[in-house]
Amino acid sequence: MTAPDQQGSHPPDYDPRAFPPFAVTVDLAVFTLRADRLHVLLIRRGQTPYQGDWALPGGFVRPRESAGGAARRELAEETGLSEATAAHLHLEQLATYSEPDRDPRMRVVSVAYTALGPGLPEPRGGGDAADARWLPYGTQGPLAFDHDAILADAHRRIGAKLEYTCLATAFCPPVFTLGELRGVYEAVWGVELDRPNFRRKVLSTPGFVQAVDGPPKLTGGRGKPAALYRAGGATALHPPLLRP
Amino acid sequence: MTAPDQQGSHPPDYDPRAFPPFAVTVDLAVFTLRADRLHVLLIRRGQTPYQGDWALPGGFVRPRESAGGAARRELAEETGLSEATAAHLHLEQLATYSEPDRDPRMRVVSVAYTALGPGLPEPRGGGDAADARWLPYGTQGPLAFDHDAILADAHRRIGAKLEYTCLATAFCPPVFTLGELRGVYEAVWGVELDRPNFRRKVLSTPGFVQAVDGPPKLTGGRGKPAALYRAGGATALHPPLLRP
DNA sequence: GCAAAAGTGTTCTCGTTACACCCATGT
DNA sequence: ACATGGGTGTAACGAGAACACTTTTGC
Repeated sequence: MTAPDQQGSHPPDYDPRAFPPFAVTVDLAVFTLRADRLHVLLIRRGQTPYQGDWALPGGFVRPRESAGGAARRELAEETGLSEATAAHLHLEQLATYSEPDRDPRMRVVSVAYTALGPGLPEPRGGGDAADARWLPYGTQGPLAFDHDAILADAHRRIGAKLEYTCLATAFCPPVFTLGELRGVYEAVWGVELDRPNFRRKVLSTPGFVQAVDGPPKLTGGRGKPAALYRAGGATALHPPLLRP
Repeated sequence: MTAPDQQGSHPPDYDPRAFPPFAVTVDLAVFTLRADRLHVLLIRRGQTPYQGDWALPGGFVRPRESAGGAARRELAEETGLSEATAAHLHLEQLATYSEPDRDPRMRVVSVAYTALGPGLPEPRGGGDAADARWLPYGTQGPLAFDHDAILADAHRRIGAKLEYTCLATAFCPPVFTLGELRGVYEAVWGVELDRPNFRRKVLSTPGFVQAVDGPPKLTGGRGKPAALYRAGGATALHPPLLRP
């Protein structure tokens, strides 16, 4: 139940002091692809505890705001992206972290979110962070609080969802090539995929991608120009695209 | 970050009144199999709001307790099971629900958990609930608060995890037959599976189940006695066991 | 004997894999 | 010319689906 009635008896008019108060925050694991590598957005802490350490961006949930709303707001604030751009990023709830001593100052329960976007710009230190930067995933040292565990959970979740959902398109711009889409899988999974087979698999899954009608082509550097696609309407992959 | 430093400036010694206080609760979607049907544990509310309506069991997270700890404690209290029995139930975090008005009385953020167990006994109204009962999943009317959404999310999550994890064994007693295991899939998915193919699939997945050495056999009613198995060490299914 | 559930075998089909090969572009 | 990446073709393999059939129990 929600706000259960303690010990089965209390006055019908609720007393707000009868429950233990918590601070509720959101933490963001924001991923993007830069130069074919998976990057994470991290900020450097300006205050104790963990002063000078890297941490995930995040912030308090406001009194009249849902956790998801707070996550989207912080996403815009701390990445320095326009509200419009941040509104397009894929955002999904990861898990909630609530160990009593995860923050030495006070009791904080944090709802972690994962955000994905294509080639996001360098963050401008918009929020309270002393420094904000994209770091290649795996190169970051130990993070503040329990953020190492959160980040590892986020990466695991993304890798798993690539298998059985269309999540990969969230890493791509509105129009993309199959090579870019394959690059998402390769960067997140850290493996190489067979190009012809990947192509067939994607095209044979109804609704995964949708060919852009006017068949203009484009080059990623050199090589044959590639056909362009847009994300399809599907959300799940049946059958899944399993990791090698 | 965790407990971020608001607007980048405040005294180093933290003021606990500087953050908006929330109540944090856990809600439990507890599933079991009774007579080959999926059942959910529901309680009838004794107080307003939603007095007399069915709701998910749950309760407050205590000041020095993690959400997972609170979930396990409430599981034991509200199901009337012994602490030892409740400790064996599979418990995993589902998601966190935080819409500002989900509880009309106050601001409550609830971390929802899913619990699974084999043929659990009839609940004894151990906690604060006016009534607690197993209801066949799908037969319950509208629940209090946002519990319909939580329950639907829990069912969807379980159905999905059956595909690519060994979760089904959590619905079975320590030793079980392949017929019982198949019954889990059929009850949760609401479909019939081909017995021979199911058997081959399960036995060919290393670590899913483990034959009980002394080959005693047992009957589920009438029919040929079935071989017994125990849950294996594996946690993931590669390749997955996809829904028809 | 009959119903019911366990267990074995077989065939067909479809998806995946591992290649070889051609195409179009930049340097 | 050659390197690079896009795109097509194909044969072999393996997992899953569908279904027939035998075995062992209770009634």
